[in-house]
Amino acid sequence: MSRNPAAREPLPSIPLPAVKRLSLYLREIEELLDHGRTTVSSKQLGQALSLTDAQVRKDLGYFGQFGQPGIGYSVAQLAAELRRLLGSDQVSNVCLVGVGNIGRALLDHAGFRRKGFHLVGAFDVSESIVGQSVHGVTVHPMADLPRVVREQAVRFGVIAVPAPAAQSVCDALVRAGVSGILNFAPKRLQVPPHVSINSVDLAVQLEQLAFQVMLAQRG
Amino acid sequence: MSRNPAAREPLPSIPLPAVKRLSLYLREIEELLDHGRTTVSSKQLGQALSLTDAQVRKDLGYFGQFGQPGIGYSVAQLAAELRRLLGSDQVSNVCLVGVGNIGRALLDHAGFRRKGFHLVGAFDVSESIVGQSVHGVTVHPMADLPRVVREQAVRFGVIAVPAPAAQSVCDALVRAGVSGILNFAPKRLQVPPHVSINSVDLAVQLEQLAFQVMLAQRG
DNA sequence: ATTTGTGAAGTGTTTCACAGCA
DNA sequence: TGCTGTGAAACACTTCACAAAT
Repeated sequence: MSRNPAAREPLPSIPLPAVKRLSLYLREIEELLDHGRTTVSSKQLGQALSLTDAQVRKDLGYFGQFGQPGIGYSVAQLAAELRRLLGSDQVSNVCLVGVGNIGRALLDHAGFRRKGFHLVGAFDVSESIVGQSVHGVTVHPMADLPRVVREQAVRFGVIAVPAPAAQSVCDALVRAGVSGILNFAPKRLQVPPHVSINSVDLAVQLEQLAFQVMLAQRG
Repeated sequence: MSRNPAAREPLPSIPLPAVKRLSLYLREIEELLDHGRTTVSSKQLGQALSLTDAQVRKDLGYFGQFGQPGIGYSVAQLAAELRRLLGSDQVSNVCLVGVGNIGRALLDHAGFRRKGFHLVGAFDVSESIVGQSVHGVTVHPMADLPRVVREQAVRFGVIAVPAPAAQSVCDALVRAGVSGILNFAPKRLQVPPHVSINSVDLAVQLEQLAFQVMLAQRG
């Protein structure tokens, strides 16, 4: 039924920007859900996210037909569909490498748990911190990484170490068998094709903001 | 001279993705500079950033003609040009609102200072932390925001408060007169057109990574 | 009347391919 | 030869606009 080319989900290659917006739709939908809203139109969703209504319909259309003409989208149904698509309806185990300032903040970040990520272990090279429990998570020596990843079925690794150490930590996570890496070190990392990576450079974010301001004022 | 359409910089509207890559070019170039490299080709730069050589040349071409045929780009010259373009050759003052886990990490983040950002003040609603000095930065009550922004010529505000408080903090920063806002709260913020904004949702980053992994494994 | 879902059109970005220079 | 700078072509993404559904 319908003109889906295959039984399983997203064969017709979906624009990457659309994929990235999916999380933002879910974030907005969950807020509507908390506020007791039952339906929402593409126009309203678009306004909340600074997108056009057509964009919202196209994006959601890549993943299924969730709306009702004349009515809009059911908030509850859309929340469920997006959670299923994004996998946040099931818990994934995550480990952290680097228990410095950023690492510590991430260990206590409520948003991770809310989205189905469970931080099951932290790692650091500093002997003075190994063995401690930070925000309820035990800090292991780096040598334990393979064992913990195996025993706890860790799917994702978060890198929060200084730039010079980042690539070797990345390699260690890949060898240990994680499927994805979230990198906060200010360094481009090389990973094999079967591992996905997402990098966030905090200072670059500020720099890009400053440049946007400059363009807005001069340009 | 040359075919620049005007005396001042970037009139011919530059693709936003190109603008965002500029910081990444600078990060890479600075590493080459540290390693003593004197020249680099578009191909080499591209490989380091997972871009094509043509992309690198196009991007840099939007801002000037920095290369030499047959040779490549002078690392030192390109570093200087990029720093000038991005404004990291001059210091900008920044303030932080929200001294929780993430806020604390940002106050001690070396990357900001290195890129010419100077954190001159922090703000929080919690009376127990106001008046303290965290990583060398004084924590003020929210009421002092307008005065500090004015007296210290603060250009950028960083938001690291819980989502429900984010919009009102954002409004306060705009009223105080900042030009740009970097938002870490998991919430879409509305700003007037003369203010630029850049948002980073840490949990969304992990969620997007998880989705990429899923697409790579199924799709 | 309102709103979805979606081909077609329009816009934006990347890649190609090559002239020109070192 | 090796490499840049850049129009032209290719590709990707967004917006338009309207038939179909309620």
